[in-house]
Amino acid sequence: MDNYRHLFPDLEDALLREMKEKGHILPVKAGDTLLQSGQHIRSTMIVLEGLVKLYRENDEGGEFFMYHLHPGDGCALSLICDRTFRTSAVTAKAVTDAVLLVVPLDQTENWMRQYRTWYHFVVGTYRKRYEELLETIDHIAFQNMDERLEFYLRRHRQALRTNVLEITNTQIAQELNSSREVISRLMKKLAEDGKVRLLKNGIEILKL
Amino acid sequence: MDNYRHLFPDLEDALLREMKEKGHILPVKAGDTLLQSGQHIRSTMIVLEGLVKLYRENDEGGEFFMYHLHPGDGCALSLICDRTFRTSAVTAKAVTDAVLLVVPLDQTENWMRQYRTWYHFVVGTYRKRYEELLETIDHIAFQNMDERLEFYLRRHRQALRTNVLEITNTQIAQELNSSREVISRLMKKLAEDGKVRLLKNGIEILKL
DNA sequence: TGCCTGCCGTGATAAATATCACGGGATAGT
DNA sequence: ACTATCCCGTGATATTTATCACGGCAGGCA
Repeated sequence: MDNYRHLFPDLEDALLREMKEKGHILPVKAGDTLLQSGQHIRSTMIVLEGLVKLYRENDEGGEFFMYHLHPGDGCALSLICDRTFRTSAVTAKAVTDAVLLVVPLDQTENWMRQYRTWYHFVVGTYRKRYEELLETIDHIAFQNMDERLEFYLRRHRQALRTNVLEITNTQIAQELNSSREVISRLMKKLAEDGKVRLLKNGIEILKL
Repeated sequence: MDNYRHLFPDLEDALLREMKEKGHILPVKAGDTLLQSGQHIRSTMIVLEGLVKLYRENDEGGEFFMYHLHPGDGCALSLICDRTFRTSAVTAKAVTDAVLLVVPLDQTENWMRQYRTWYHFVVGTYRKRYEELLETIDHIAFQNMDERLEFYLRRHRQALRTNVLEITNTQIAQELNSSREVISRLMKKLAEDGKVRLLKNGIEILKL
């Protein structure tokens, strides 16, 4: 846990010791599914290393990217979701190999009363996720596919800290709940505008 | 405050007494704007009577309905939003005349550590709003206008507890970020299917 | 009465997106 | 070398939604 001190600059030392003591550390592989709503969840999860994505699924295999969790981010979902979800689901999946800190929920409830900094951490987590959902809503509600695609690319460049995304049009289409052909055509236009360059197995972002 | 005891069956008596003491009661008129993100918010707000709607706005006057707050509901937003919002905004507006309980934020922070039931109330509030946002996302991401319209009508019937909605197509179009003509045609189809009846100045919901 | 104003309905058309159908690489396995 | 698989690009077409243009109806008001 000590190696991760820098991820939580605002948390008290005593709390960090407890996190080390009461939580357990869980390494996961890229592609692993970490949680799915509809399950009953008894522990919360904080990302220590790697990148995790959250997305929404519906019955017909439709998919919809919501947001990423970075090291230091807690999962609002694991506090939030319970049996209420039915036909559709939220899924968390590791994008890269990752390391998680897993803490039982009754533990975190104690911290809430004991440590003011934990309270701020939780409220901050909720706020951030709520904002990201709002931003997502903005984009699907108000914007066309081309703008949404650009936003998607920017977001992913930021999350992965690289200008070269090794990702297929098919995947992008899934996460935006569109179709491969549409993405293909829009991507071509982005390339013509000099905003991206299409590589053999990926996309280089030039200026967005 | 005592008249509102039944709205908060899970809260401790001591907490309720404090709410009465520290909060103040604010009656508002139908149509009043209660908060707008982008403002700095120093107090939270709980609905005691009436109906409040939250919606998203963008620069070009676009609007997008998010969810309703009913008596007993707290406003997650007032805990969440701060200066970060720029170009777009979330607005809370009273649908009917309403009564609010307004509490300074530093007060609620104390309650969080002092009263376990307050903690549950807050977490529950977040969970509910988060779920409603997810549901909203589902609808815009996966469904066509006709289904979204039906959902809109169902939601409003529930919120207003009446089968007769006195609302114009123009308003609905705004809240769904569509256009009057589209709603008009879809509504005609709903009427043909016997799902609604079109009244002089409103809509009667028959079976949805 | 005549004139606004706001809402509605509807046809015609345009724009955005989805879907279908096809062929063409590249890669891995046999 | 042959085949299967996966991804890509692209034309043709369908569907969904938005936009434009028009006229009608009702209420308020000079």
